Amino acid sequence: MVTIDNSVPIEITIDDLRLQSPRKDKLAQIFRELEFKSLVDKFSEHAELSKKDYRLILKLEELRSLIKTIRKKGMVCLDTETTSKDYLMAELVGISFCVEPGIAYYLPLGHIYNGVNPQIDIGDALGLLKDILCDDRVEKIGQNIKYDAEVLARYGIHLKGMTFDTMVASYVIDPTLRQHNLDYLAQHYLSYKMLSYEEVTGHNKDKGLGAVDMDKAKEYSCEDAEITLLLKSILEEKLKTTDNYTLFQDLEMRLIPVIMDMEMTGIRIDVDFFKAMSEAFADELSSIEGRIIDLAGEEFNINSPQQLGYILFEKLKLPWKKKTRKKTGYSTDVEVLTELAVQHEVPNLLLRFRTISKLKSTYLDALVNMVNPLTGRIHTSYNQTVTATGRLSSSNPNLQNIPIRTEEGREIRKGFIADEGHLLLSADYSQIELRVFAHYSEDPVLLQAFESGEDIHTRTGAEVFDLDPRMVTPEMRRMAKMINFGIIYGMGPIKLAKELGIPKKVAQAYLDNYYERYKGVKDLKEEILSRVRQNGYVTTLLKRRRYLPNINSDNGNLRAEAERAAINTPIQGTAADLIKMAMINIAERLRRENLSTKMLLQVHDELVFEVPQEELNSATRLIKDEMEGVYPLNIPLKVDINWGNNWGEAH
DNA sequence: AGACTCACG
DNA sequence: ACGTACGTGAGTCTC
Repeated sequence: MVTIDNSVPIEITIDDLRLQSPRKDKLAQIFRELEFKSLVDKFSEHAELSKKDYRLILKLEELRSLIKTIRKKGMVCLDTETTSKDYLMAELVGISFCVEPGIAYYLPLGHIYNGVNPQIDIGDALGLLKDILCDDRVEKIGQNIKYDAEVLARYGIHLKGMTFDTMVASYVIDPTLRQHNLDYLAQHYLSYKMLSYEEVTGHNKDKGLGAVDMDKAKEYSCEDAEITLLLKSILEEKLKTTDNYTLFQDLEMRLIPVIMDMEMTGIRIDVDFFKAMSEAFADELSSIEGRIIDLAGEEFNINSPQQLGYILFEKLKLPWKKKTRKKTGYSTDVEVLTELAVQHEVPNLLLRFRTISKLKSTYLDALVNMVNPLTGRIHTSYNQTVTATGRLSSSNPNLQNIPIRTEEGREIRKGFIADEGHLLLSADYSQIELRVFAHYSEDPVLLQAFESGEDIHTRTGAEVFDLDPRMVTPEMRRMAKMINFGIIYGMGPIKLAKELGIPKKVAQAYLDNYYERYKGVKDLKEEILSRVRQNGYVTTLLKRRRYLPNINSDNGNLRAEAERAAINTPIQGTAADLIKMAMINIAERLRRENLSTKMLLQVHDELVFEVPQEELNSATRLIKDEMEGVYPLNIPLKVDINWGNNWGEAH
């Protein structure tokens, strides 16, 4: 039942709406959320927010007194206001502080408008604040505190004692919550609607908070700090009830400064190399384009899937294989084009065009534009609160999807270079997900294969095709590799048949063979599924949770999706737990042993370092030991290390 | 803003 | 009848 306003309740059952299954499930979910929300609205209390004793700090004396209060409390919730969301460009506009609900302080530092009150000089203010900000005995609480710490670091303030990030806490409690931003969390956990940025800045939106009257900015900023503090106590309790406090405190919070250093260090690229490669690609693209348009007999935009569909399937009358996902047109993806390439030259040229065009625009041109003028390096952002499984993600630019699978793509990695006197070192976990899988399954054949250092795909080939490992051909190994990954992802016989180009029945036989030989795998899958059906969530090695509300859905498709995610998440998520732990330990040891080696990148199962040449031996040993020994499992973890002058050579 | 395509683990 | 393997981010086109 859904009630709108306080008027007559309208009773609608979902079945009245005659919707298709997937939509029906989605709607059911929205209905559940609405009902839940109205309950929260009814019962939640937020009396403390009505006090709103927010004070401006304009005099040195006031700041000194605030600092005393903070030191006495040993804790402060803070929020910086800046001119940009990008920490590399952001300039400080002000900082708000809150040590107890109801009272907060706003320290304006960069407000510029006609008739502005005199503010404390930013150098003087930071000089005084350093005492508490750089002291880890004073706990710092914040929402996405990595950002504040990065901005402050650019002002020479190295924030210490970051113990509670509400965004990260929310993510640990439920990684698939819609959003983890402050507005959403305030609404979700406190039923409180925050002042919006637009409301505060009004028509000055583009000029930023610095152009806003500081009394108004105070209301906005202090509210952020206060709400964050209120959220902290709620989230702290939740972390304990979900048995996730250790994961939060000892892993995710300790990872923040590590990630921060990686982002701020950045990685050097060879701009001239990228520019030259881009020009070569531009030439090739225009030549391919000319030939395609010649063969098509008319001008059209090759980058438009719509126009391309018309040319291929209506003008040239090539047989179309499938429609696009939303059925808005013909699919022209790589799978379709590869099939068509045997009977016509245009699809063949298109494949080449697509590859080159992708590499040029997404990597070569984009990366050159993202070199920071001050550092001369590329600085990515690692997001710690995005993925459903516990992995990091990388953006602006994404450095976790730099090409490697094709020859031209691999070339791009040569443009990521080490600084003078340094080498790039790459350390990657070998087969980490399969090893984690072996660990959980305790399957004797899998355990033995990893214990003895056998090639795991060859071993699987030997099992599935019932041969001596020495008789497994490269083709068989390729198929076995596909099966191994397919198992982790929950692939069915239809997809396997398609991928391997074999009849469905044969694919089914391979899978049957697999489960027959690896008994532990079948048991593990069943155990995971029975647990998730009961609990509604799956967990990783470090107790990270992922809820799967569709696991008992009436809709078969949604249920199957949830089941595959349930199988995959403990594997992918445990691998993520392990590498995060290793990152913390490596950073700690590099510092303790006074090495200048810098961790630069994380690519899910790989870490990239910039190593002074003379540290190569000690760094290699340290990194390998920490990664392989991060957490004893039922199988050994193996790390491959390579180095060179660039990322291409380090692979 | 959504759709399509494609880069990675 | 149709789709059918997990997890991401970005460039481009289209509306």
